[in-house]
Amino acid sequence: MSVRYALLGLLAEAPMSGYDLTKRFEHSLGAIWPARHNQIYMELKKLLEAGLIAQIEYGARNRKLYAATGTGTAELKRWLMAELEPADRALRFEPPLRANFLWLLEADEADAFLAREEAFFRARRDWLAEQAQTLPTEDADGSVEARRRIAAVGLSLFGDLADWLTAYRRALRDEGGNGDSAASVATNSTPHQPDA
Amino acid sequence: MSVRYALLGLLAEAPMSGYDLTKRFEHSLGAIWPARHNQIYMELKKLLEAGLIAQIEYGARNRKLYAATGTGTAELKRWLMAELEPADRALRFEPPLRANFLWLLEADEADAFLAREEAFFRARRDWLAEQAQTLPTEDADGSVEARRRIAAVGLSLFGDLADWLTAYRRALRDEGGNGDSAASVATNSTPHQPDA
DNA sequence: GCCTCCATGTAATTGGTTACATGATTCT
DNA sequence: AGAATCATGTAACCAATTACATGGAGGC
Repeated sequence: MSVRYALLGLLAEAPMSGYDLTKRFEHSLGAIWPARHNQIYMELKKLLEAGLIAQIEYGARNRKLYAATGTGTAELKRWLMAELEPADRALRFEPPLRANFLWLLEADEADAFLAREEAFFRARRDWLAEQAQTLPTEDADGSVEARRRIAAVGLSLFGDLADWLTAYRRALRDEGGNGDSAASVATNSTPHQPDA
Repeated sequence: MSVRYALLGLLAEAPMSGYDLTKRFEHSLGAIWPARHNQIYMELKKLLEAGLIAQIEYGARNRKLYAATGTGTAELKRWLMAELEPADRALRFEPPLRANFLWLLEADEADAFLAREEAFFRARRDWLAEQAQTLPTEDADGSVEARRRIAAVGLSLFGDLADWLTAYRRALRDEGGNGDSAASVATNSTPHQPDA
């Protein structure tokens, strides 16, 4: 469902092809809501059938340009305002779920696992920061600004995750000697500084 | 998939019923990976058939107590260490996805939307903090500690989301008068302080 | 001629949600 | 006696992933 409306939103902003949309997901949106090319093409088909978007051009290499119709834009607005309480917003974060079961592993295995996860999310955060810096400064329609905001939230979420993993790791290390050390890592002890 | 392993992990910790597992999701795990009772019962059936868990008791009111088998625990370990690169960890965050299309709405509508979302996530964060405080101080098997860690990461992720929404809201307000204000909200200007 | 990137799709399967359905026990 | 909570499930549907599949255009 969300992918459907995400596509509609992007097409309300500017006409694009399935390929362009796929790239948009890869470079910014995907950080908070991933989608692959095949799902995108399938949803485009449905949106087209429902009259929420229209194909406005057929270019070289089979390229098909789509844009949101009036009905489509109206439907998107309706969705934004009326559909679902905030309580029902989809949220999924697998890394902490996995980390939750590390007590099953040997200390060194658990540490290696956490180190790997942490490095990845830290790198991902930096990648997003980079992406944001390479965005154009011109912003005719506000779409660049939107991407910047996605980058901003991605930055803080990935940063937090990485920090949490660091804290988890330290806690496991400190725990090593004694059997009980509950409550020692209830909070994130090295918060990342939001960039100044 | 993740739900399957989450259940296996909880049952490796201590024997529980489907009902107990459902409660665990409602009170802590659900913050990062939601699951409803029917999905839980379905996955339990599959785990049972696969020999990864076993029913160890049949109590009053049809209560069925399950525990992870040796094979189950081994499989969980394998999953933790071998399955999937960190890059493939499932991550989904719907709120920023919605916020991304606010430019379609009137200024007051957009503000109302953001205010509603922000209030919800702030409340959710506080609720998690409360939950964490009511956890027992005794922790025989480490499961309380695990719940505390989930609360910790939930706290920072929900806090960040709420802060991001605040920043978004302020940016839209500041923008009101002039047409362009790109780059003004690239970063989160009011980071929540991780509790001391 | 070969590789890479552009560009689009289908089919089968799994994961997850919504709606429906029911019975036992405890509390008031 | 009625309500709340405990407790477990099925069926239908929708969302998402994985695997499979193809062709055009431009650069080397």
